[in-house]
Amino acid sequence: MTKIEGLGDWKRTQYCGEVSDKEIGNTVTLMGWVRTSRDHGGVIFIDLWDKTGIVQIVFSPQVSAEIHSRGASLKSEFVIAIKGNVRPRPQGTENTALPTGKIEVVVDEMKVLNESETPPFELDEEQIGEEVRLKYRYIDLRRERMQKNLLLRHKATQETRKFLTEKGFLEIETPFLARSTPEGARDYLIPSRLNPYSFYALTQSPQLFKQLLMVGGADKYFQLVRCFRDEDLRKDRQPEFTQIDMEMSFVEKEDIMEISESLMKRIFETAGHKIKTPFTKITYDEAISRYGVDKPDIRFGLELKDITDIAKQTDLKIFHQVLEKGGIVKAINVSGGAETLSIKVRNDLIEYIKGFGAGGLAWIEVKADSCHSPIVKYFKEEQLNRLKEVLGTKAGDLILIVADNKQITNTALGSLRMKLAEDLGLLKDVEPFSLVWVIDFPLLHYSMEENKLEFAHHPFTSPVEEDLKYLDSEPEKVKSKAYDVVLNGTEIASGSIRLHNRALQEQVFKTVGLSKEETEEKFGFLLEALKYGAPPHGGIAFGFDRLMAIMMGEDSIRDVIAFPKTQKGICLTTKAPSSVNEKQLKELHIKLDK
RNA sequence: GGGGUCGUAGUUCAGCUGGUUAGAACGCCUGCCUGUCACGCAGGAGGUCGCGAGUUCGAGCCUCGUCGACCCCGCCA
Repeated sequence: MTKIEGLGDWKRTQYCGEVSDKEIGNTVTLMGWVRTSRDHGGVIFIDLWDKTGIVQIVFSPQVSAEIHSRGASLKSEFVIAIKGNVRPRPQGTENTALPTGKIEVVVDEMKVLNESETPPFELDEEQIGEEVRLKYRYIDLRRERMQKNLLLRHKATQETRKFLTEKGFLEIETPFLARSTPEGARDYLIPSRLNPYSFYALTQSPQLFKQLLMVGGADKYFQLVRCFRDEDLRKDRQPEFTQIDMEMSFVEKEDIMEISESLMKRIFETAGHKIKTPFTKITYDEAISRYGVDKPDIRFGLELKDITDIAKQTDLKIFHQVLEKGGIVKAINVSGGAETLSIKVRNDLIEYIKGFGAGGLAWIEVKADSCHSPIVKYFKEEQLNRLKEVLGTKAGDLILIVADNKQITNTALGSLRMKLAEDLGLLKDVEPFSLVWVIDFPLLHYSMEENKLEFAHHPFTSPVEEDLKYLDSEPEKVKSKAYDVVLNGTEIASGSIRLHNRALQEQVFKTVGLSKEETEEKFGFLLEALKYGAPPHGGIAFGFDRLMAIMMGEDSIRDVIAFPKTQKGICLTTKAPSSVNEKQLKELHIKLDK
């Protein structure tokens, strides 16, 4: 049995990764974890690890037989403290791969502070299944990748606080336990013990509170804040996630954009990355038209082209069926695709596209002086020529065509575009980080399922003044003062100039069919606040986890969160959520329906 | 709510057309080794093939169900 000892009067003199040749000759006290040991029978080398790195410590029989044999008994991830002498490594045994590779520490005394079971996975192994990693997250966190991610995340949060403070922002906390509001995502509900049959909702975002702070004269607010949404999860969506939330008074959207760009610049600098500012701006309409999505990755081509006019003139029945229902036909041109995309791959793409509700995907191979495709016989020479012209094809290209209603066509082809970029390696030689503003969003959009108008952004977004005249007649034509930041095809921020005029806010509510009574019941407190000197204001919120993940080259936000949840919302480390006992339920007046 | 991929030793994986005793690497254990840093050498232990049914003379492999992880659609103002 290993004897476990207390620290006693031992004090750490420096971190493992900080021992350098400046300390040669000094006695140091180090503490950390046993990473790997190399036992040569005589001399024993151990890599001692802490968050700063690794230093080689040496157990030599020349010091004493006792310390040598105690060194031999150490196992992986034991926690130890050592006192020893720093000396240069013998000539020829330096390790240039290690920052501390010029020196080593000869152990004179050691305390074993704690033992460890053999870890369930190797800490220097890259490819470990996520399930095991999350179950033993505290061990996973000792690995270099997670250490790096957490450190960078820390630096980014600190830089954010520093930067916004310099700019005159106040960090103000807002409640998590809040009122459930009808719009938006599903709420996480918290029963109130003191108020039987009533529930709080965990905030989906501090949206309303930050607006109230503006009415309260805060002028410039920010918060690194947790948000909660009870929706299905993805690799970039966790039930609780972090936003950099900001709001400013007496500003227009250009002011928000400018401060956002500066903030992004500073954050990327913490990771040693330079980004281009100002960001490229693209309107919502243009994004949909050229990329099919409102979060375009503009680092590569493969742009969507509307070929509805050409399709109209062909004899292809499917096209005409789609057109009669008011649909559209769009296409992309895959350079060299006739060769690189086999028939089998094309069939896979068809399956992929069907996942978005599209009926199918047609293809046309472009040859030097002809076109090859099952549907080419329905095209006249002139139509094929126009098609080639619109898409800018050359011999060996492959045209991919989707015909469906506007939304499905754009979404399907836009997603296909991203998939092809990935599959064909189009993202290899592009700039690593491309930030884009998407602007001029519509204020409202029509929901087919709900059969009514809905808010495209959120209910407090200000319409563009010039479009107010359409609010009653053609509400879908009204543009809003909303803006998104898109990073490499992922939405990382969203914001808007808000409505601060009560009458206009009420008019907007009316447009989506909310009655005065309903709005009073649901948002009465905000409408009330707008009565009392609400300044013009606007803001933005950055999805901090997404930003961090992309900046660190991680595929999932789970890898930039210390304790993330699985796709079913389970914490594998703590086994939350769990059942609770009868007493707890009774206090909350809850009966389970099981 | 729906579609898909995966689940075999502690870990990462292989396991052919259903056929003898389920393999490899790393890790782990024992021994040897005084300059390694992916130390080396010799030996060894380690398996509910996620779980449950079914088909079959026989199932890691086929079928159905179920559980879990992941990816996607819907959803996420």
